[in-house]
Amino acid sequence: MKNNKATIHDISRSLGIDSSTVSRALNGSDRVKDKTKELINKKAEELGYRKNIMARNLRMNRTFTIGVIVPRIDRHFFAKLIAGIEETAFNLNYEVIIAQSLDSLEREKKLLANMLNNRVDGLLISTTMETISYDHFDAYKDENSPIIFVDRPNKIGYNSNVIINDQETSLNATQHLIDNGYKNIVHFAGPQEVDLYKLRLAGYKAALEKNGIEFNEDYVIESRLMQEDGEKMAKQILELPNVDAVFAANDHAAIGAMKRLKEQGVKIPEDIAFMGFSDEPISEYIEPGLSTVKQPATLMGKEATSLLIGQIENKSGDIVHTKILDAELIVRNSTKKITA
Amino acid sequence: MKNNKATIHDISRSLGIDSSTVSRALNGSDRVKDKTKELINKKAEELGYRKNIMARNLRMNRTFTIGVIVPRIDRHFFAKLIAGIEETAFNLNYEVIIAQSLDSLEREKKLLANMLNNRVDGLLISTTMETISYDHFDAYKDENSPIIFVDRPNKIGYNSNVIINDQETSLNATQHLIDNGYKNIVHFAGPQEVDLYKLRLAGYKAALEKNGIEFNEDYVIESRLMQEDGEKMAKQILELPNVDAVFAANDHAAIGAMKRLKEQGVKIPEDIAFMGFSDEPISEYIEPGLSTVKQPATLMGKEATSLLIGQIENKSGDIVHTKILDAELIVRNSTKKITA
DNA sequence: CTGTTAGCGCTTTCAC
DNA sequence: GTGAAAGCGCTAACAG
Repeated sequence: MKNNKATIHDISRSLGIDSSTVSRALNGSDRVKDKTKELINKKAEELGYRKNIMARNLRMNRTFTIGVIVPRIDRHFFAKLIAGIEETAFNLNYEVIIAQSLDSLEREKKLLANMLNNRVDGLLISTTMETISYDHFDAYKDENSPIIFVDRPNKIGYNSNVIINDQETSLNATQHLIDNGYKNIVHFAGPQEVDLYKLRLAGYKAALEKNGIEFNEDYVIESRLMQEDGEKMAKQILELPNVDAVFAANDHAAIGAMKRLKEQGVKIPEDIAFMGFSDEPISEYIEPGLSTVKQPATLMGKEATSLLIGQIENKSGDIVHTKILDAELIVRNSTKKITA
Repeated sequence: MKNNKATIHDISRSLGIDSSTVSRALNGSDRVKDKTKELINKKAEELGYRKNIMARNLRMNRTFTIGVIVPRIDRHFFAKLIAGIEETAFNLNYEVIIAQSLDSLEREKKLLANMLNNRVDGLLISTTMETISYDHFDAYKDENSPIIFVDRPNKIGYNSNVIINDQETSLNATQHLIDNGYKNIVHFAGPQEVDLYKLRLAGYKAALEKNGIEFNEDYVIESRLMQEDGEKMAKQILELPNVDAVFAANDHAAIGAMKRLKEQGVKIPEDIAFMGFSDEPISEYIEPGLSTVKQPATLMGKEATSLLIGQIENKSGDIVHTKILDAELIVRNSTKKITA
């Protein structure tokens, strides 16, 4: 049991060199003679010295740690996102501490306070769907700790966003259906309080307009994006006349709807073409007829992280910056693979 | 810009109460008069005081943080595992810092050093498949920081393991095939350097023996668990006479094999029954004929975390402890759902 | 119940 | 190129 208590002072003492010099040497300062450095490094190794990060943190008032808050770690999109975050953070020598809000606003607030307490150098967050107001982020204005909203953007003034181009992507996806001869396209919409679902609806509308197809309000079915919602939606579709395609803003409900339709003997995709935003890999398998719009989750994580660390490390100037990435349109039963 | 610099000394000064008392009050010590506490708490709020965790960490020589190292965060099993870890850690007021080894031993070593440097109070790790020797964990012997191996157990003396009962589970799974009339069962084995795959093979053998079925070496096909391996395996199966079922130690190769077999016009599951360990949800969809053995990933995360924090918080006595959880046998095309 | 005192291990002026 | 000295903000004996 070495107890691993070697400090710079132990090195200092056993070498007769002041601890400040030891500190400098260990940090690679060029204000220390190479010979001395060598000596110090050797002794450090010999004593099994390991820098006490806690002391450094306190002294430097930084943690070299970024915080990440997502609704659920085990949702595929977020797992991918976090994988990207970790990779970039690792490369830039940052640690990442993660937490999940479980889609609860109350918990999000608590986690936010935790992160502040833990003095993370910056924060990446994907807010819950319950998060409509942003008062709880106000505390951040008083910190000099940057914050970036990923996937779920917002417009409070002091933060950055990393998102995909929802509207254009939706337009392209809908256009793809139209190009393939579909005209009566139902849109499975998400909750319209959430910006991104508003944009996806807007993209859908824009595509119709562009192609001279009349917009029909009845063809927009809004839901809370649960698989269970899909059942209801399936029923609604079957009651609508002439529906030949569906464009879904999210795959959860779409999967539910497809299951249900299948049970009712409606053949997919022969009868109805599906196209949807999709993060879970299962949707690629459950129904080959579902073409998908895929968010580049890992890339988003990487981009967000390097943006964040950039902001951390040069804390001057204008912080606000929104990064918009392209989503990928993956078309089934075809070799086409279009980038929006 | 409040700059948020309030310390206990600010509270102390503006109240004429010593900072040690302030500290005690803020920590809810019962050695402070309620009246004083109230005063202090009010003032703290007023000043926007937030405890400086870095100072506490340095002073207490603890971080209330656990480290997690997994091969890949975005592999479904690990995402689930981490979700469980985070939940329990949150409940017990610990932070969790994560890192992924990307299945590289070299990187695992680096991460391990990082974690030590960051003075995590304990560590949860699922080692890479390359991790055959455990020398790099030796540094831990000198710490008083517990370490728990999850899913990938090992036998070094100073650590705990949280695993499933691989052998018994494999026995049950194979038994299920036998019960359904299958006799010529191929085993897709994992790399036999890895303990758990050895155990799964052993379980398979045990089931055969128990049922008086002769073990046939040719029926064991070992692979590195890549989907690409599946192709090769598919070919091998087709060359074997009389194969009527497959029991796979891991779904990656199994999925590859099934795809391949399908392409060759071999109907599944009509012709060959599949059963496999499976962590990815896609396997539930890609082929309904694949019955699966499912590891309780989230539960494993929870159990491992509370075990770890237990060890952290009462650092005396015997640390070593192995927790064995039950896996679930999920049988397709049937309502049966057996717990191993 | 409250105050005094010391110090965790590092970084960082400021001298020389 | 190196040393002296101070201090980050907290907790924890120890006293009283």
